[in-house]
Amino acid sequence: MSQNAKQVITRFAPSPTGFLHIGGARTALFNWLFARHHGGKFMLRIEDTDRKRSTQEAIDAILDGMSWLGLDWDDEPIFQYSRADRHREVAEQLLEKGLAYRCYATPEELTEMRETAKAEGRPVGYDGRWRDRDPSEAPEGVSPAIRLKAPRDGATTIHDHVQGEVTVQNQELDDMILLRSDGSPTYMLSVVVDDHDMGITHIIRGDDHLTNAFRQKLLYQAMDWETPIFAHIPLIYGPDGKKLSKRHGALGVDAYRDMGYLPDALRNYLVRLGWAHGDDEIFSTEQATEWFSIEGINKSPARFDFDKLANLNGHYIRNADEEKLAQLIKPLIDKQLDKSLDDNLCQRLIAALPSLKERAKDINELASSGLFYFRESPLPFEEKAEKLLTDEAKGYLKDLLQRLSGLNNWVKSDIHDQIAATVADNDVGFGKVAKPLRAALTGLAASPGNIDDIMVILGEDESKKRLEQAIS
RNA sequence: GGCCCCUUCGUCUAGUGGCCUAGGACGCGGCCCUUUCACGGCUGAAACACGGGUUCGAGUCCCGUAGGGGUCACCA
Repeated sequence: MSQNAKQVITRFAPSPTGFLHIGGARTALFNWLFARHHGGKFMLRIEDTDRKRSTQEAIDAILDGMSWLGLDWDDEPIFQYSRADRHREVAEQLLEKGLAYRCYATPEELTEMRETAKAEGRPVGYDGRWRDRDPSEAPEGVSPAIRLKAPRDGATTIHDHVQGEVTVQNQELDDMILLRSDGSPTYMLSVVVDDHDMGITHIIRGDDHLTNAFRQKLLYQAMDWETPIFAHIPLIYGPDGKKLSKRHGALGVDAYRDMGYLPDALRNYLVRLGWAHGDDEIFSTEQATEWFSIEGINKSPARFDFDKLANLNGHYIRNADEEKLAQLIKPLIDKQLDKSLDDNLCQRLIAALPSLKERAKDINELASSGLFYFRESPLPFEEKAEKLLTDEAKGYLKDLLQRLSGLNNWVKSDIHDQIAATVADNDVGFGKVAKPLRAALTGLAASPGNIDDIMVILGEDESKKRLEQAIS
């Protein structure tokens, strides 16, 4: 456990400017796992201070995405914008303590400053021109921004639990803005104040925030607040090693749901991306919670691999409960067939699922693969299947149909015996009968399931009906 | 460009100075199972970026080089 007895509190702090993308989902997952591992709290903070880009739809999408992944948060979500007054209050305190100052530099001045600094190869930050000026020099009618008076020499080091000890010279850090000239707090200020007020003990976030951490640490120090533990995790890259693009999977988790991935599979995949527990590949959320540690997170970035996700998904589908799967795919089947499966067909679906789920890599595939069970005859035939129904084959099927009508019980063993008898009496290989039989029953040359199982699932009437139609 | 970070099979990774003839998983090849398609089992090819050190001994420690990434806003 940790050094002190303090309860672990983590947070996930998305900006509601879009869906919950896959990288954010992993960050949330790590925070969630860490909190649950320590029996602590996992909080949600919506960083909606960018009023123009924040939308209610995005908030809903993020909440939905997290719920779908099974990431439950403690307490009510905190909306950052609603805390602006408190942020301003902290800025004022800093001003009073002499640790912040008013800056009257104009935007034009600042860009010019950056350009010359860049041209001269110096750090491009703010040069501190209002840092020590007397307030009486303030120009008329210009409302100032408030900047932190950051230390100019020395160095700041972060003891990051993923990145290790990282040090940066303070001269690389400029006096960041706390309050804009319109009085609105900046992200840098809001984050620190909120994390402190929420009692966050561990900040686990993408390593694109690493450089922010130095500035934020300066703020914690200025306020004399305890700095939380940082853990900056590497971002996920695309299969080409470049930043994850939409084409490569930088999609919302809802897109993964629509692609037919199970939340368990995605969760399992996401944890293993950049984190490992020995050779374990497939594990439950309970195990992940038990095993998870920040120290186990790799420093190097990981690429997103759809093949591995698909493999994992196949595993979770095979192990999923049939009732649950049926619920997921019924709407998909209804849509594709443009009808609603009745009770009878729903029963058929449940019966078919054990063999269907052995083969599918995703939910959409699962639904499509079983479509033939529910189509109205006459079945649409694919070309390969059509070709299997030669006159010779039809003869075997006619023979089989006759034998089948003598059956008292429509059970697998008896059906199998009749197929075997047909094969034997006609003195042909098994495939000579089985292949056209499959084609007749499914309209396909290849389909999931043993042929006798398919007949049992289809039922006596439907099986015979399809056979008769194929023969004629 | 400045600063910071990263670098083990194609990909995700195990590995914390001798257990490494570098292990597992996905993907790929072969074989087996088989009533198609899958599942499954067995098996094969496949990596310590490069160059210097340190050490009796380096994938593991240090330095450099190369490549990759992040970040440098009155955005978050």
